Amino acid sequence: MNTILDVASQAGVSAMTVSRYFNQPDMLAPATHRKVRAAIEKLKYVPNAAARSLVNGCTNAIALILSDITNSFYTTVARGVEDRAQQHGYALILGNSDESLEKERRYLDVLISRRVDGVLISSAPGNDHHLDMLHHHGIPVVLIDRTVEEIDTDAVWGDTFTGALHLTGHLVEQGFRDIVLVGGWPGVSSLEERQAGYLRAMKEASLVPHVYPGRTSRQSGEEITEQLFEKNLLPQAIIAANNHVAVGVLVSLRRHGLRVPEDMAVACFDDIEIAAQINPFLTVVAQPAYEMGSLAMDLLLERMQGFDGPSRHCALPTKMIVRCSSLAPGA
Amino acid sequence: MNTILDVASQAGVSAMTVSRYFNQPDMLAPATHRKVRAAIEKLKYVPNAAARSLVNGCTNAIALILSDITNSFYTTVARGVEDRAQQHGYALILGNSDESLEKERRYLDVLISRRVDGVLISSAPGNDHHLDMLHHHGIPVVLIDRTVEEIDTDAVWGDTFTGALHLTGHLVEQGFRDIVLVGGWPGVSSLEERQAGYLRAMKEASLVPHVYPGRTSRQSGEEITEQLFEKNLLPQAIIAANNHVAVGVLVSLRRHGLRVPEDMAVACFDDIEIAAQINPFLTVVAQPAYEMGSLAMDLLLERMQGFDGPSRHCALPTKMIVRCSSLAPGA
DNA sequence: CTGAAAGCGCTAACAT
DNA sequence: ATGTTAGCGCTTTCAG
Repeated sequence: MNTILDVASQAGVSAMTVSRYFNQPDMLAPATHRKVRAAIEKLKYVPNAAARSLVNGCTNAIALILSDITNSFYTTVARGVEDRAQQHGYALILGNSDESLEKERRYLDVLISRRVDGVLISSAPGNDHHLDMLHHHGIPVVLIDRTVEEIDTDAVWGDTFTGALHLTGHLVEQGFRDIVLVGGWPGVSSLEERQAGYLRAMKEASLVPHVYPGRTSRQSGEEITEQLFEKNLLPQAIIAANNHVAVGVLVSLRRHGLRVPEDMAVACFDDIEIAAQINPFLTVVAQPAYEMGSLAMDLLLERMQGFDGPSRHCALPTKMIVRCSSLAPGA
Repeated sequence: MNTILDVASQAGVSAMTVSRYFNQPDMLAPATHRKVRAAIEKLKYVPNAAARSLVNGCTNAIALILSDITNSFYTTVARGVEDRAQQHGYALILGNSDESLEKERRYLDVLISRRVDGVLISSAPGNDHHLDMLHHHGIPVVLIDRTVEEIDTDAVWGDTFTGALHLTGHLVEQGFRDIVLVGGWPGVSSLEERQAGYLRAMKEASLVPHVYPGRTSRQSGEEITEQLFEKNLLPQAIIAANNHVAVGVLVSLRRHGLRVPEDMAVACFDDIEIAAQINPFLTVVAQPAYEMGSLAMDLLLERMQGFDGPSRHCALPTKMIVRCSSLAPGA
């Protein structure tokens, strides 16, 4: 592997001149520039980023930690982040934490070791103060989708509280009275907000709320719905805490031969765009996932460029998309 | 930011002893071990990976370049890669190339500069010989999903040729005679294979094939289908080159009021699992995406560990999943 | 078992 | 406009 010295001697100049070719090209005499250029091409030289970051203290790398890239919501967030990162010359390191604080902590350790310039994270429930480590090492952080108790830093999330208000209101309008919330996990701020919005709306409609907490997985949605069947607690409408939970609910309902929305109304948070394109069926509160990613990256960029103001909190507006699954049987 | 020297002086030992604490802990006397440990914790010291890689020549980072993480097929591939990478202590750098050779080339440059230990790539159509750069710099590469002409290296892909044979055969069995292939992009090996399988099956059935090439996007599928309407070339069955194309086809058909499969049969390559769970509708040839990712990572790991044998080519079996969209009207 | 010296590849700061 | 020196934080090598 060629080094800057190889290029220097090949071009008959000093290492500094080669370094300047990359960093301050205007400083070189045209003839020198050409000589260096020729040497670089001949040797196919590419500067070593590790050596560079060792001296200038930044790595031009950022990291995105989320629970599971496989959830289309996070996929889109990731795309928003990556596009912006790429535009600004940052490499993106990706990590799936699977809602495990333990895994998340291990990742953060690696990221600190790599001295990434910034971190975007949708943190697992609970607060270990493991995020403090980033702060201690001077690595800026932007929270995505979820805030974390006691952690005051930049954050971007979807205003699902309002979304929950609208969604619950919509179901009430459709004439449903027994509306339940499935999934929703204590400690995850975004889910707690959905729950709060649901509770508020139910109260305002003078209806009795029922929350069945669980993980945000398809499996969890399925299990909870199965239990509703077992315990004979089937409501008129189910709000799923996220898209995957909704899928589990639908799978369970289908297994029992219930039709949606004829026999049961269903709606959820987070759109599943591709499914909606194939068949506009599921009513959802959609979040602007791509914008969430790119905005979070923008906030991070500002921090990495030295912005030192108070932390910023951006609640992005959500959008309720009414499709078939939530309509009143008679509609 | 504390360095190894800070820890050393804090612990009253030399830097080498601290280094050994991390790299050859058994070599330290128990008492020394404890002293170092205390110093590290007190200072919250985390070794600098850049400095380390500068001397030992490896970064413990690998990269995954694919066209668009937003396609659920690639998302799942990425998850397979990341899980395996994580298990082996490698950080994963992610890049979306959007089928642009230019963007891909820029990424590779960055990766070479970062001296990643290996690259997994689903390369854009065309061969710039830009992949040669990786080889020149001694960075092992594993191709995912697509092979590249003239590039002889490890590769993992889905056997969609056989998949196309089966899928076309299935449609023929259902009684369709006018079956067309929509999408499929010259230069993308995986799509060429699908086309080859389709052509072979049509020939064997003594049917006349029709291929309408295009990009592998929803938009492309939509446009091509619109043209079929305009030119009055509507067939009895449409095979879409991938999942996104299929979505475009379905959108277009719906716009024109055609029902699937009553008025038109549709099938495609690559499953859309979440949509299938909501409503098992679309007949597909599914590829083992997660395994593709983890297997590719395994091959890469072997290379990074020094394996120097001839290049390995793994064609993973695909699975046809017959759902409603491809059934004969009378069925 | 522990330490000192040298160097990985690059650039900031100071010459010339 | 270009070169020299020193050092970024760590580990390899060789001594002790």
